[in-house]
Amino acid sequence: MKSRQSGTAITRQHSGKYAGKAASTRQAERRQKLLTAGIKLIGREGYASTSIDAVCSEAGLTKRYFYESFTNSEELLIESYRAATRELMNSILEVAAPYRNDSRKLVRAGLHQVFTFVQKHPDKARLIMIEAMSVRSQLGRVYGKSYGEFVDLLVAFTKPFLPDDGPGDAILAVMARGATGVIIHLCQGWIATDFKQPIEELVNGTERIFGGMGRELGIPGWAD
Amino acid sequence: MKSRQSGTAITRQHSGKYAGKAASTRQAERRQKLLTAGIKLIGREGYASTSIDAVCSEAGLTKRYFYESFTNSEELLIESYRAATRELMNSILEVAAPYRNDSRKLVRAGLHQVFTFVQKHPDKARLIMIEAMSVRSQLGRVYGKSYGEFVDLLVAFTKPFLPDDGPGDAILAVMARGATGVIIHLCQGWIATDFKQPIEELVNGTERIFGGMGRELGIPGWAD
DNA sequence: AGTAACTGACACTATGCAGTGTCAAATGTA
DNA sequence: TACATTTGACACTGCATAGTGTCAGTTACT
Repeated sequence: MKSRQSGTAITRQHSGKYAGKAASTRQAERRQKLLTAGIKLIGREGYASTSIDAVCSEAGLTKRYFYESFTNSEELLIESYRAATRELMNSILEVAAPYRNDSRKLVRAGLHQVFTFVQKHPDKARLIMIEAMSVRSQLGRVYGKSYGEFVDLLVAFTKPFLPDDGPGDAILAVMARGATGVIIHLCQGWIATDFKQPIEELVNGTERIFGGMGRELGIPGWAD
Repeated sequence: MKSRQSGTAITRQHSGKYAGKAASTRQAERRQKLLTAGIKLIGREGYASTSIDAVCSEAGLTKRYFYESFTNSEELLIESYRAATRELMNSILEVAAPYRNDSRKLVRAGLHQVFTFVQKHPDKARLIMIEAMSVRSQLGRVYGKSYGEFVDLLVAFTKPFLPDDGPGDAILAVMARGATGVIIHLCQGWIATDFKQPIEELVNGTERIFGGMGRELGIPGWAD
């Protein structure tokens, strides 16, 4: 009935700009706001008790814009997880960079940074280390994949230092995963007890565990 | 209006027995059924997606009896967790008993039993190692308490074997928690990948990590 | 000024679930 | 047989939330 197009060609009367910004820019800004809100709320209250309405409210937007960027709350969870993980990883790489050729210092700097990050960004840490593990669904695969790659990297990095009679790849991978477990588990406990324990104790304890693994594997510089 | 008590004293016409069993017995049986169903469903589908109706259906009972034994679903979760944990602990103690005076064999037997249990009872394992960690709420305190006691025990058990120049209690506690993290984390990954990895590889890898810790601490029998 | 795209507030529908209530049939006791 | 208790099936209410729709007001372009 209501023909919006007259006989002539469609006359463009609006370029898409708004508030001085292109449509795509505004869209990206909204997405980022939602992501930030998602990380904060999911990390603070948990995924299960974070509603889409709450995220929108926190972001200062309405549901309409949520569904513009995500199809459902699970997708927000996955993207929030990705963003937080990337941030943690980058911060580790940054502090570790100066110690490329001193593996002991490298490990210590890396460990210290993990705990520092967790203390500084508890919401992100909870999201990475707690919520991600629990939620079934799509995230399980995302998590498993990025995690597997990380372990492979760790093994590849360690392997050149091993003596010939070292353990096989399978055992090595188990040890790498175990090492990751140490860190994640300690962070979980630390978060749960409101960071009461001094960070140095955590770093020292973890370092000794890693030191033991280095010894056990006969890595030069770690043996006695 | 409707006076059920006549002028005389209330006449007892029913003892409470039913199906040949006392009321308390039947009640306990129902509770057990619900607990079993809860462990199965929470472990399989996750706490968030397990409804009370589903638990009742699985148990072959109706909601009425759910609220007879538990005030809400969280209480079922806590009790399910308690029951599953107790079972795991007992099974470990059982297989470890013969090796009281050979700590290396004891550790190996214990580790082997943990992984065996996980493989044999994936639902219980998921409940203990995944759901319990993720669910906020009351369970957090229950978990934290029983867990803290376990770590204290581990430290107390290890301490007599340490040389005088060993680390302080705080560091030791961190290491004990880290060791627990190794196991839990490896189990989580194993469950998530459907037990593809051979159990022996897991045991061997974990054993080497523990071996490294023993060395690092200078425990006799673990050093080289 | 007039038109089109954009924005925000909010109404609306549908769904799933917790927790409570009702009732008739089954089981036991006197 | 008469009556009390126990049981199971299910109806009912209330609430939170996902996802969609409406509409008036705002901003930009011609």
